[in-house]
Amino acid sequence: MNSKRAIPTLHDVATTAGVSTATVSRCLNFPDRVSPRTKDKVLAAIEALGYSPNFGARAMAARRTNTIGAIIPTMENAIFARGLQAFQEELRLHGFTMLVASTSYKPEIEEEQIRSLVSRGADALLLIGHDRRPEIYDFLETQGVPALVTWAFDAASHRPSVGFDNQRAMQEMATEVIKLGHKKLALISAETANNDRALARRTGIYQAMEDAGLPPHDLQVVETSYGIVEGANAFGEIMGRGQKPTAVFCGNDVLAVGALRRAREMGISVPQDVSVIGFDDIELAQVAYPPLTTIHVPHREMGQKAARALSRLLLEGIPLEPTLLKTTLVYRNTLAPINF
Amino acid sequence: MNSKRAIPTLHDVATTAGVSTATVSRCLNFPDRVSPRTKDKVLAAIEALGYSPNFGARAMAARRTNTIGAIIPTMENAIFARGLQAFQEELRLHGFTMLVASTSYKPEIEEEQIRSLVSRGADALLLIGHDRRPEIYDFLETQGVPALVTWAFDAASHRPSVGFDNQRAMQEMATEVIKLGHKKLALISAETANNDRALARRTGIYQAMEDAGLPPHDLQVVETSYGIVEGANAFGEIMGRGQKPTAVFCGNDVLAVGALRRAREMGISVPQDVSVIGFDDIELAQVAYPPLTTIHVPHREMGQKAARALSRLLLEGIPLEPTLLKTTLVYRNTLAPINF
DNA sequence: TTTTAAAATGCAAGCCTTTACATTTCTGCA
DNA sequence: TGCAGAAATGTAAAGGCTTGCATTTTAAAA
Repeated sequence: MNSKRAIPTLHDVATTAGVSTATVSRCLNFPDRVSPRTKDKVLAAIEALGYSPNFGARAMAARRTNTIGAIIPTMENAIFARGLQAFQEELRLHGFTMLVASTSYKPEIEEEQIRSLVSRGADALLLIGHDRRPEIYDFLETQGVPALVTWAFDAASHRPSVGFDNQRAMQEMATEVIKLGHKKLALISAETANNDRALARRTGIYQAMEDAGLPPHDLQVVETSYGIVEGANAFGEIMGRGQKPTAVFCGNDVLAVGALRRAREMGISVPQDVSVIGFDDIELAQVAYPPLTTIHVPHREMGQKAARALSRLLLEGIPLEPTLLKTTLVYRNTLAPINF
Repeated sequence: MNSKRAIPTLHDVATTAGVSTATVSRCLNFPDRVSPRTKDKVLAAIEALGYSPNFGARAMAARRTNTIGAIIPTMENAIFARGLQAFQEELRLHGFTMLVASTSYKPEIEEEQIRSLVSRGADALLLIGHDRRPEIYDFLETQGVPALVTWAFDAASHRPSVGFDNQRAMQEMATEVIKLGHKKLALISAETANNDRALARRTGIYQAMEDAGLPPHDLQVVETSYGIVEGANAFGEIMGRGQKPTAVFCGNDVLAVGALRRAREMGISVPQDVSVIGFDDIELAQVAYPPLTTIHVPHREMGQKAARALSRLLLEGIPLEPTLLKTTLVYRNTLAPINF
């Protein structure tokens, strides 16, 4: 049977082309070090045999893979898509390939994915947020795999990161919201348990409240997992309680869109009856109705800078440097001053 | 330096545990074939050393990777996310890992990704749609990598697929739309050049028109790449022309949401002034305002069945079988009968 | 106990590529 | 034409793991 024919190897190509395996290898990796005539022969043989290099063997012999792993919480919504896209594009410019894995926001799965990507020979890793067991960082060190944290920035941490200040971003927004007269607030947050970003965002609101002299219990907090439906339910819960807030912060745009939807279903107008504020400024925020007031995160810039930092480290040995990016407040149509 | 210490290998583990490498290997791959006492020693050694198996070496020695590659057009929006998520979950149940790659709808990039995944040792591949050069199928055959096509179903093709009938789905919807009195139609389509699904969807509309005695030129077609902004622009273009349609079909929900947005900006009410119809029924469709009338595709079922088929093939040698899934029409608020 | 089969373990070959080093072939110049 | 040095090519080892087969240990049966 045709299908029983063995898969062609470098050796087969060499034999067919009448050269040594070393030459074929060089032909693939350093085309300039090979005479044009030889190159033609080799390429012809490769074509004829349908040869494809064995990545595993290659990785083992070369002791690197030109692959960088990215581990994100989820691919289900667009939150990480844009940044990752930019990351990948930039990586490609430097000759690296990206491998993605997702964790569903579960630390165990993240660990598993980290091991898996390391196992697969990732030359470096991109991780979201700082929060994880120290053993993991130890493991990465043992394995000699550098990791860059993104989507967060913590001046206190000695781990390098390319990100933004989640707390400050939220604090700025909260300060503005309070200035507009809002005193009763709510937050639909992601679970803060293993999520330093969610925690920082919440802290940002508390900080703004404190600065404005508002007592902390004027902020109702509901934690939920990310998702439109989850956002809707959380919003319903908040608005069904006794003390109704006039402004609802959301841990991200996806939750906010869910909130908007439920508001519509409940006959609550936004922003007349209640203001809704998102976080991230993904495409969804513009499409939402009404268009969502949110905090813009420079996703593309973040991905690009992360990729650049990692390439430089791997290619030129330039150490990773902490990089702080700026977020901006985007006013669209879901935030209004309070009516007296 | 700590970081200079060599990465631990199977051999190191064996030495530390005082057994042979074969035993360590078995400990990892067939825990049952090893005595409990030995297993404990080995696991302790692994833990102590921070050992992680080298995937490349493993793949080379075992001649399989338990990895299945999935190549999708884009990760930027949710179109493929749901199906892929289900695919991955099901795969995991059978002990396989998924590797994703995206192509930006470019055939060259798709080829590159196919080669890359094959190179990386994917035991099988999941591909979207049938349309690609025969050389690629030849290559896959040479390499002994089975491929399953999804998101499309073509009874005429001898390539196995798990998907739905794009043409028939769109035709059903178009028939309904025409029944509601719509005669002047438009379609915002993806580029049909390398996209059999987009082509089939368009054909479906033409077919419905023909059945209803409508001339083909009553359908205005605009091709564009997928994206909210692109959808908005296409809609603007269509509504800016002389002959305004009363119903606008969209190649997918993302384009439809873009259309909805532009309609709002142009002061055109949906569905009073014009009906808008999506395709896919992703979460976005429910969140859109007004909620989008669209065609529901059983994404999760598709992903799950594809995974199951591939696992069965790889694990038990059961050949892939063509599987046709059903789509359904979802009536929400963007389709209305024509006003006389 | 001894015997025998089963279970556990070890040995060593083989998987495919890269690369340091050795060797051969060119090239240009005296 | 001969030679030095550069360019091209070849040789062979190494890289980490799995697995068929051989050997040892263990458990069960006699």
